[in-house]
Amino acid sequence: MITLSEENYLKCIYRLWQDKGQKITPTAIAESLGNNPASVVDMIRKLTDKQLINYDKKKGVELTTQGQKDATLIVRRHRLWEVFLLEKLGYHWDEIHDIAEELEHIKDATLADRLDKFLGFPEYDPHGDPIPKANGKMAKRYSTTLADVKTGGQCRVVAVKDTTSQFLQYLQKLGINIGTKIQLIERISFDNSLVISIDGAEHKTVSQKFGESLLIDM
Amino acid sequence: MITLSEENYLKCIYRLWQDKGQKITPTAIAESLGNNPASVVDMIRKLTDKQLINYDKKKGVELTTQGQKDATLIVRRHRLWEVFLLEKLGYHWDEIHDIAEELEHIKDATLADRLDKFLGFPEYDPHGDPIPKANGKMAKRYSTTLADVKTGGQCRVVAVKDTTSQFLQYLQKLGINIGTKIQLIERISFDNSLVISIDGAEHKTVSQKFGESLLIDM
DNA sequence: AAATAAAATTAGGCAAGACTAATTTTATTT
DNA sequence: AAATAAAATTAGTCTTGCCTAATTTTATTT
Ligand SMILES: [Mn+2]
Ligand SMILES: [Mn+2]
Ligand SMILES: [Mn+2]
Ligand SMILES: [Mn+2]
Repeated sequence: MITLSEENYLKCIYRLWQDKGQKITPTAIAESLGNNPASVVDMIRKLTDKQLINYDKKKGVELTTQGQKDATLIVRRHRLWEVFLLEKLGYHWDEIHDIAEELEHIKDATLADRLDKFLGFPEYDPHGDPIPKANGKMAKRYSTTLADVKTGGQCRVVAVKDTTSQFLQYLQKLGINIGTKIQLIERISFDNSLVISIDGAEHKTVSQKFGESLLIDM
Repeated sequence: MITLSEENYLKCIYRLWQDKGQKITPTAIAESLGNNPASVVDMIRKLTDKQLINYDKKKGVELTTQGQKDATLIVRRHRLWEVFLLEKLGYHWDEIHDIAEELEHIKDATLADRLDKFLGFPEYDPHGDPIPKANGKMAKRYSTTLADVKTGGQCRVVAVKDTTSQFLQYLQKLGINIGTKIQLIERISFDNSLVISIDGAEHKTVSQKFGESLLIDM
């Protein structure tokens, strides 16, 4: 049996792996979860014993085939619950992440599949992240951010990389949603701030960090 | 903050209180949860410190006003989730209890109320137990069992007192659901077995324990 | 009332999952 | 290459929630 904490670590490792494709270190995991590196080292031992990860000083942490499967299923449950909370219960997109963070740990052989069917087999969650299918496959993940757009370029928001309520509420305030069209008017060379036009409206300036948190399709 | 274990104890105490109205002892709690009495004594201390229960050698365990409120909310969540699992996800009534046992611990200020609304404010859960309203009030709880019916009497199943899948699957096999009409043909004085007719069909014999597990309305 | 049985409690222990502080290893500068 | 900084690891501690075994208290028989 895999515990709640183990599941959270697994999901975290999975995300780091997808996000960066880089070496996954204890420090990176600790930072991402807000835990102490010493605790991470403990958990690395546990997950290694359970054959869900491999750890090598040189290569860092890697998911085993089983670890990948388990992680994918947790992500599937998380994103399906997010769709449920938004579409069926009427939550806003900045409220659902934390609740899904708990719901994702409910274990039942058929729950995810039933929920998937009930929701009409959605491809993406409310933040634009692809929902893994029962077989582990999933739709395209976008990786280009608003910060990658060249000056003058036009793009469409397809996902958010940051799901904190601070960021999502800021987007709300700016009138940005999945699907919103944005034009990059100017890049301020001093600090890479971005001057943008949202749905053709008047110009607004946002930070580089902001730009790197919005995934777009050109 | 109240932990998952504390919530389970609280709900257990609440059920014992409703079921019997009798003195609630550490042994009774231990039995009901399948835990050791020593563990129960530990938890009694914790819940007392948090002012959710009072414990007196003479009177046994009693819920404080806050304890009652908390317990009622947990029960509310449990029963609402059961309705969801059955009606929206298509589970059978013998599969939902264990999943709801986990879902009931998801904490969010508005979740229960949103779920309630989404489900159309159901009065009873799939086992015939009344669902506490947001204000703590709830519909009538039935207390007469099939074992209380007098010979020759006709009654209607309104709830099950036992929600184990063994019992529920047995009911399924016998064709008994909430709403099913049962006539008590004969009571075997040797062991209080009951000869019954289900929806007017041929006679079947069931045990006293069975009779005491079915709540009915005359 | 004594003897016995049952229930409650205490004492001590264990595993999970976190922490801090100290140490060791590895990487980066100078 | 040595010095320094950063990262990883170890050692030891804490809380929660459970356990077993021993003891004490309470209830039931004889
Ligand atoms: Mn989680
Ligand atoms: Mn999401
Ligand atoms: Mn529970
Ligand atoms: Mn129920």
